[in-house]
Amino acid sequence: MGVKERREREKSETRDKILDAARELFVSEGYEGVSMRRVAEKIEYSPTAIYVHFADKKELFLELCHQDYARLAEVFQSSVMSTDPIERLKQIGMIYIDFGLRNPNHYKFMFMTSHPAHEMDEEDRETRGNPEQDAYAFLKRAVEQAMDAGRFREELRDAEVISQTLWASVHGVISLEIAKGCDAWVDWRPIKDRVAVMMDVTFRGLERSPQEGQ
Amino acid sequence: MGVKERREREKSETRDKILDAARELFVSEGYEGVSMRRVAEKIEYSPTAIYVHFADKKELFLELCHQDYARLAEVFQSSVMSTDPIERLKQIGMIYIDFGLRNPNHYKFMFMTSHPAHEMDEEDRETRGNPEQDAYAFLKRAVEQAMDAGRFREELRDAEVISQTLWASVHGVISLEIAKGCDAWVDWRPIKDRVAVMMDVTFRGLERSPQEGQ
DNA sequence: ACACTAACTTAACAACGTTAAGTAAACATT
DNA sequence: AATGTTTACTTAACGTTGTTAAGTTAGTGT
Repeated sequence: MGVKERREREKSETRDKILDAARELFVSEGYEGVSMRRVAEKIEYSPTAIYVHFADKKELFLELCHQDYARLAEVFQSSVMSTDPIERLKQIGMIYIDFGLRNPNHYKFMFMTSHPAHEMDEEDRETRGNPEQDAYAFLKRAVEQAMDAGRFREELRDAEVISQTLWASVHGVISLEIAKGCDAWVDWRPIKDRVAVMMDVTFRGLERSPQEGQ
Repeated sequence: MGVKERREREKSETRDKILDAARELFVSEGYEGVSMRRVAEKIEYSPTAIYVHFADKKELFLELCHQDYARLAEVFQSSVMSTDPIERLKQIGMIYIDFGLRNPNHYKFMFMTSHPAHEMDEEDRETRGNPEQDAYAFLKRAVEQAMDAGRFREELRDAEVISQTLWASVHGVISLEIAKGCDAWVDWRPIKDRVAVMMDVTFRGLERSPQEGQ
């Protein structure tokens, strides 16, 4: 038949146009700053045309962030080169920080806002836990490798809680910077310094000290 | 004269009524969930009456958070009892975490959202840096005490960057919990555990180890 | 030739933050 | 005592928002 396929392709093309327009606005204006009407205007469609492709505003921007989340995992995959497991974790941390500081609006929407009642579809179930598509899973695997290599203190036996602590460390620095970095109330040290100290402190707190045998 | 004073008192009474109504709604619905009209309805005034007392929605809720920020400093002041500087810091951390988890909507608005262009008025300038009213200043003073007592590693010489790192640690755990704690994507460990590990890791990373002389 | 599907438009709804204009009562001034 | 001024508040309205209901219109299947 082929005609059905063409129609589907055409539909997903306008879907992509919507996503691209939304992304561009979103990057500079953030979620609250972008209206459905402006997205529509940008691609010269009527505002309601978007609702053919996405249930509502949230779903549209959630799709955007879903893409970024997968891209982050890809960057992990392709950039984390070191064979030393602790070095790998540090690289993951730095890439994550770089992502957050470069894409503050995406970061805000992805990790600083709740999106309740987003039940998982089939695609999600495939993605989840897969280190190639799921950035958290990538982190967790690296934590497990470091743990297997006996690099963490003995008491720290749960890869999940270590991953979540590492995540919280970098997230703490980034999200404070994004939300309050321009606030003159606090005499902020340069973000680079805060990142460096946080990384140093966290890994010192996690790692088995050299003299302890494994 | 006295009449001027009475009028001022009356005005600040309705101002407080507005603040109380706003607080109650805000606690359960969050910033985006509360409208000026609902606040007005609650105190049986017209929506525009609020604008006599506050410039806009943001200023109203900023005032609310300003109150909470001062209250947090008071709780620090009255509850942090330990004489050991590291213990004091740990207590500060726990109180802060408790505050965030108990008041997620206030926490979101205070520390997970930007409020740009809020220039400081006279009252702000009094408050800032005063440990009795400024929670960050309280933290920083405790950090300085621990530093003076030689409790941190030698390399860590800047009280500001240590304060900011400590803040980021607890903020990381709390804000991830608030934003993503209900997200089934991650197999979250109990928040109590995550807090405990974060505190443990951070202080281990910061403290001078016992055998090192001061 | 005719019915159907589905992507898209037009028009409209209710709710939002906010402003302009008016009211009415308390106060100050002559 | 009469007049003007201040001020806390109301009514009405504006422009914008996300979203829905009701068309329209073109291409497809029969």
